[in-house]
Amino acid sequence: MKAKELLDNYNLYITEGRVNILDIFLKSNVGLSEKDIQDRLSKKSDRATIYRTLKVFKETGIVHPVSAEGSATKYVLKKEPQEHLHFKCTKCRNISCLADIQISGYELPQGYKKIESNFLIIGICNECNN
Amino acid sequence: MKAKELLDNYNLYITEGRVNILDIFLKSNVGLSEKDIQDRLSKKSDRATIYRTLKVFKETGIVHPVSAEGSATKYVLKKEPQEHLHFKCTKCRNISCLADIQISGYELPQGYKKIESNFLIIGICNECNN
DNA sequence: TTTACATTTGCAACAATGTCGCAATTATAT
DNA sequence: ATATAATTGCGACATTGTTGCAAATGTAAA
Repeated sequence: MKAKELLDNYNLYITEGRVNILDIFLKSNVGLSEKDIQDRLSKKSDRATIYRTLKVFKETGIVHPVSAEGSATKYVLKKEPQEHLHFKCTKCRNISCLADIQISGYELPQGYKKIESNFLIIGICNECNN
Repeated sequence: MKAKELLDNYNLYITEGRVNILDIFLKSNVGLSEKDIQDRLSKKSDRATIYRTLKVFKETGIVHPVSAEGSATKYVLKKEPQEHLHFKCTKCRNISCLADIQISGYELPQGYKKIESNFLIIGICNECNN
């Protein structure tokens, strides 16, 4: 039910495709690209549709993009609005949210205005580290 | 002379193309993509060559990539090894280094190991802000 | 400075990703 | 149940990433 509610909250048409994709996000704890989603969809859908769904989700703020060097843009469900870290593992290549880690104490130079941020740490994640 | 010295220091073949590209980086204070470089090259060169040059520069550590949502990967000369911010302006679309701003005071969860980081702030830069 | 060898370049191709118009299909509000 | 608004699937094409290979160029050694 969660997915439908969410779509409704964001005033989006509730379609089978969107529900399925949102369900995948709700179950995943790593960032997903268009292809990642296609792979996890039991009922395949069109590339352009996934692309546009992701675009809509991004524009409404359901997810946010985490651009990662070396692969297609990944998206994660937007959690708290606070600034937090994303972690990309060089072994398993997953990108995840380190939502509990916050960044603080920096100030932009005169004249700069922040709209949003994207902090990415690249390294070995706890699961691959051993 | 700077460019040749640099290439030499990194033990790379000193070719006209590499010197020209490195010169462009040395003169630029914003991140550059393959296309950005092509545009600034007085003597055009092959896309694949620029691509591979960028790859070599990245591998040797002369530059580092700053992946930016919505455009091709941009590269900036690698400065100090310290962690610092990159700023992407939504108006002029330039990406630049805020080398004097450092990030500190965060700790990764147990088991995570950092290799490198990529901190990007998106907003309006000082030149577009008025 | 010429030769022999190592590397890089340009070209051609192709894969992956991003993007859009349009007609057919599906959701919503009435 | 219908009219209307929005989404989907398809086809196409643009951009970016990537590689093999032969020709051209850089380097080191003679």
